[in-house]
Amino acid sequence: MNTLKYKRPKGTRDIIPEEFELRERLIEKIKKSIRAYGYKFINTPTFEHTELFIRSIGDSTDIVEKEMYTFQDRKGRSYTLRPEGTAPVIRAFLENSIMPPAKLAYIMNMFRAERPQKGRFREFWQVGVEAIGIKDPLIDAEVIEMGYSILKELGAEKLVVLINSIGSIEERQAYKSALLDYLNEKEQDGSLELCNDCKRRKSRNPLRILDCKIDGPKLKDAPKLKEFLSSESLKYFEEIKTYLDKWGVKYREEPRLVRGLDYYNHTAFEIVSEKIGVEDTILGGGRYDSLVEDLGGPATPAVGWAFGLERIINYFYQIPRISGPFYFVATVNEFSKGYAIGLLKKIREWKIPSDMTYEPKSLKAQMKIADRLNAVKAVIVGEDEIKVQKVRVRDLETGKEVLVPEEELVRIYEEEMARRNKQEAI
RNA sequence: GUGAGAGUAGCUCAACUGGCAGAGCGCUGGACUGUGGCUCCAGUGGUUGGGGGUUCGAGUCCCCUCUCUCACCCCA
Repeated sequence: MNTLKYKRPKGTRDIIPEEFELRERLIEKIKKSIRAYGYKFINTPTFEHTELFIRSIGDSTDIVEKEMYTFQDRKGRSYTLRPEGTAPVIRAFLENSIMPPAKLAYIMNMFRAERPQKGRFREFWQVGVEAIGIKDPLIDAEVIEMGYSILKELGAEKLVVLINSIGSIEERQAYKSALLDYLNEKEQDGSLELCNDCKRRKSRNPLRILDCKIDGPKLKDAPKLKEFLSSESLKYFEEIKTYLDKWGVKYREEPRLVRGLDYYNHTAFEIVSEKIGVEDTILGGGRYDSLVEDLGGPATPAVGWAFGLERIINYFYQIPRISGPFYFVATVNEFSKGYAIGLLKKIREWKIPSDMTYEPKSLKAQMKIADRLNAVKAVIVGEDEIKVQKVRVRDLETGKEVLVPEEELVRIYEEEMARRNKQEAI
C-alpha cells in the first residue's frame, strides 16, 4: 500500500467512478441554471503566458508570489498553469473579438501550489461567470443573486451572502495610505504592536489587518473604508442592496471584506456556509472595471464570481453508490455462452448498459458477480430458454423472474428507466 | 511558509509498562454441480511507509526520511 511506487501528486485527486457520476449530474444542473441567466460557456487553455497572471492578479498577491505552477518551454518562454479563470476568460474575450455586453461562463480546473487541507487542493475545479461590458447595480445584484440561487439549488446549506464595496482603485488607495499612516503612528508611540502576520500584511494587503484575529480588535478607532468612498460609489452600493432586498436575497454587509486579487474594485462579495460551524467560503467574486483595459482592451467594466466544485461536493454530498450494468447476462455452459455473446451484442446496440463474465464460472458465481456489480437485472440464458427462443429475466431486487422473447429487453429497460426518472422528480 | 496529529492485511482497526502480528469486512471455494443477497464452514491474506540506532528481543523506545490529514496564512 504505502510501498506503491507511484502515487498521485500532493493536493491532486482521483475522481473515481462513484464521484464521476455525481459530478456529471451536478455539472449538468449547473450548466442549465447558468444558461438560464443568458450566459454562454467558454473554455481556455490549461496554461497561459505567465505575464497574463502577473499583470492581472497582481505581483504582490499570494497567488503570484508563491502559488503558481510556472515552467519554461524549450525556447525559454514562461508559462503558468492557470490559477484562476477570470484573466484567461478576459484574454479570450479580447483575442476572439467577442462583443460586449458578453456573459461568459466556465467550468475549468485550476492549479495553485498551496498546502492542501479540507476543501482545498492543488488542482481543483471552478465554476465561474463573467458579465463583461455592463456597469449598472442591477447586473452586480443579478450576479450575486444567481450565485446564491445556484448554490441553493445544488443543496448548499446555511448560506450567507457577504457584501462590501471597496470603492474605486483611487478611493481604496487613499484609504490604504490613511490606514498605514494610522498604523505607523500607533506603532511609533508604542500603543500598538502588530503580530508577525500583520507586519507582512502592511506591505502586501493592509486592508486585511482589520480582519486579523489578534490585531483586528485593537483597531476599533482606525479610519473606515466607507469614509473614503465617493457619494457615487456609495450610491452604487446602496442600489445593489435595494435589488437584493427586492429579490429576497439575504445578505450581511461586511465592511472588512476584501478580495485577494488586485483587479477588483467597488463590489466585493462572498458566499459562505456556516454548515461546519465556522464560515467557509464557497463562492467569491466582485467587480473588476479596469482589468479589460489592463489587458490591452478598451475600457470595459465587468463583474463575476467563481465557486469551487469540490467544496460543494465535499461539504454537501455523499459519494453515492452507483448502479452497475442494467443487464447482466449469465450462462450455464459453453453452448449457451456462445448464444449469450450474440445476445449481449444486440443489447449493446440498443445502448443498454450490460455485462457478463468472461471466464467460465458457475451460474452461482455469475449471480454473485451480478449482485456485487449492483446490476439491475440478470438475464439467464440456458438450454431450456434457448429451446423456446426466450430469455429468463431475473429482477435482482425482488427476485422475480419472467420468461420473455429477447426483444422485450428493450421495453423492460425503458419502463424501468421511466419509473426511475419519475421517482427522481419527486 | 508556520504549527499539530497519524502511518499495522485490499478496507476499518486491535496488539498491557518492549516478549509468537490479530479481528471484522472483503476476496476464493464449499454446504446448495441452472440462481445473487441471509447463515455456517474452510481457504486467501503482512518488508507493521522506508532507512539507521538502542536491546537477548522493536509495531512499541531514539534519530533521519517519505507520505497522508488537520489548522494557520491565504483562498474557491
